[in-house]
Amino acid sequence: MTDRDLLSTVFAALADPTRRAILTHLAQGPTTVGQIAEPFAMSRPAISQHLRVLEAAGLIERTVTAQWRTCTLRTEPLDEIASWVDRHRRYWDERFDLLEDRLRAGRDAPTTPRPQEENR
Amino acid sequence: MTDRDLLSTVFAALADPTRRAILTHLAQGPTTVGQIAEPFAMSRPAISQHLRVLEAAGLIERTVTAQWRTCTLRTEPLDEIASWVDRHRRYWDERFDLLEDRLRAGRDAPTTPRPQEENR
DNA sequence: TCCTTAATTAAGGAGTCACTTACATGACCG
DNA sequence: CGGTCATGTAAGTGACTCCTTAATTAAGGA
Repeated sequence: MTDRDLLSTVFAALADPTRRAILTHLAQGPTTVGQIAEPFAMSRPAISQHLRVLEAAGLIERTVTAQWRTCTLRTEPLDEIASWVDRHRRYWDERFDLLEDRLRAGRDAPTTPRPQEENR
Repeated sequence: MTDRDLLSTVFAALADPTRRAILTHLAQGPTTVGQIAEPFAMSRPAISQHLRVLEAAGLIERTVTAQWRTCTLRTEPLDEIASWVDRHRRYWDERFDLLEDRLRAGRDAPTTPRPQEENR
């Protein structure tokens, strides 16, 4: 999918260990592409492409100073990720409380499938 | 990459809107594959494959009851995601405090690249 | 002006991903 | 036992990902 929603783009950007390592490095402060590339056994263009993915996801910002491109971490997308994840962890807890309530009320467990509601 | 680390696998699993929708649905309680598939304009095998990805990432668990496969949400991988994300949000805050300290101390901003340290 | 440094763009290849249709498995039900 | 329901497996396809090398842009210094 070339034209993805923001959340998918950010998750996909974070799904690569090289890109996560770049972000970890960047968390210590803005640096140039050369300094980012140094620890990796990978060509510069490869790093450039990773940076483009990170930029497209809004996870970094690039500013041009003479021939150097300074990359700076942006955390807003991480907030969105955290929000989605927390929301789903909470849903589960609520569900679990609900299940406990029902068990306490003596109804049968909702884990049993109700197949007749299918296929409509 | 066929043999990925856990974090990459989970992020990749979450990078698809269909799979996130499945998890959202599953947050309301365990259900069968048929019920999961119902809202999607997509073939059953496609859903099966998404479920396999989610299972490989540890985000769901499948139990067999007669001819029904009941899928249950597992939140442990979400905890790992949240941990990584929070760690990086915090790093940034610390970095920012550091930057402010330096600015207050009158040194020049560390945003300026130091290219001579490159290329060793 | 020429060379070096910093980085990007271009083009291509191997592998993976997200689907599809067709077929297989396996449980229940008349 | 045969049919149907719930799901999975197989095989194929187009698009995308991650990397490569080669060429390009663009700034600064001798």
